[in-house]
Amino acid sequence: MSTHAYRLQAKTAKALAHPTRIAILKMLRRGRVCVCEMGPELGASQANISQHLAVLRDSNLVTARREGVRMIYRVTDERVFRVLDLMGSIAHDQLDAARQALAALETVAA
Amino acid sequence: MSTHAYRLQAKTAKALAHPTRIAILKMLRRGRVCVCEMGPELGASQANISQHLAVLRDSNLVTARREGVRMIYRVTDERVFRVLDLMGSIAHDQLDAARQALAALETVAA
DNA sequence: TAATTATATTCGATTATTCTAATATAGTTG
DNA sequence: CAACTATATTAGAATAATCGAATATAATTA
Repeated sequence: MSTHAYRLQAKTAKALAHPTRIAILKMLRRGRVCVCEMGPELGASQANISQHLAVLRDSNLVTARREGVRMIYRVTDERVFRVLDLMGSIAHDQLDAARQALAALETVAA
Repeated sequence: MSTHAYRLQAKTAKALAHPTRIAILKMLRRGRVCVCEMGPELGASQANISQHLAVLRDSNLVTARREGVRMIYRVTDERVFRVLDLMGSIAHDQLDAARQALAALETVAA
């Protein structure tokens, strides 16, 4: 209905619209994760990871808590994982369909 | 897992990351929809709607079929609606929580 | 085939994202 | 408090997304 609701939904989608942020969320499936664990696994610079975390925070998809020197992140709402799973299977099936279409064409061409 | 899979997921998310495209998808819940119906409802220019439809096509979220002069669009995979619903309720609950937090603060301040 | 209708594409300006490098902050330890 | 560790923020350049205006294409009708 309201344009306003769409803007909010779009903001959520935008927060999910980067491979690094998806990788971060995937790490957060395990539960609470320290930023210090992310660097090695994500293969991005410290600053860059921090920036992506800021985007996720700004969209309220994650929250941070300080523990001593460390920052611990977790997702705000576990349903974000369902969103990711759905997007993953949609994308997967798209690839599958494309591959089959290609194979069919190749068979005809041969 | 693979960076590649994340890119594909991110592309899907990016396609959802605009209020007009969300509004288009919402129209497509009804089933097949002609572009000619979209203009009035979306309040965007013809060219702009066409551009947004191109983004949705490019991400394989919708497919188009010509019927005479008209173009009829439909979603490729109905699961996209579940993604939208989830994002909608996540966003909704975020608002709700924020409102309650504000109300609590105002009570204390009064 | 010319005119008309419906939609798509291209161009260029504007704005938003993303990244790297440098710097700042906050807690901890000697 | 000085040095250190972990993280965040800022600045600026590069890239990408968005939009309006103009133009192109494809089907239809006169």
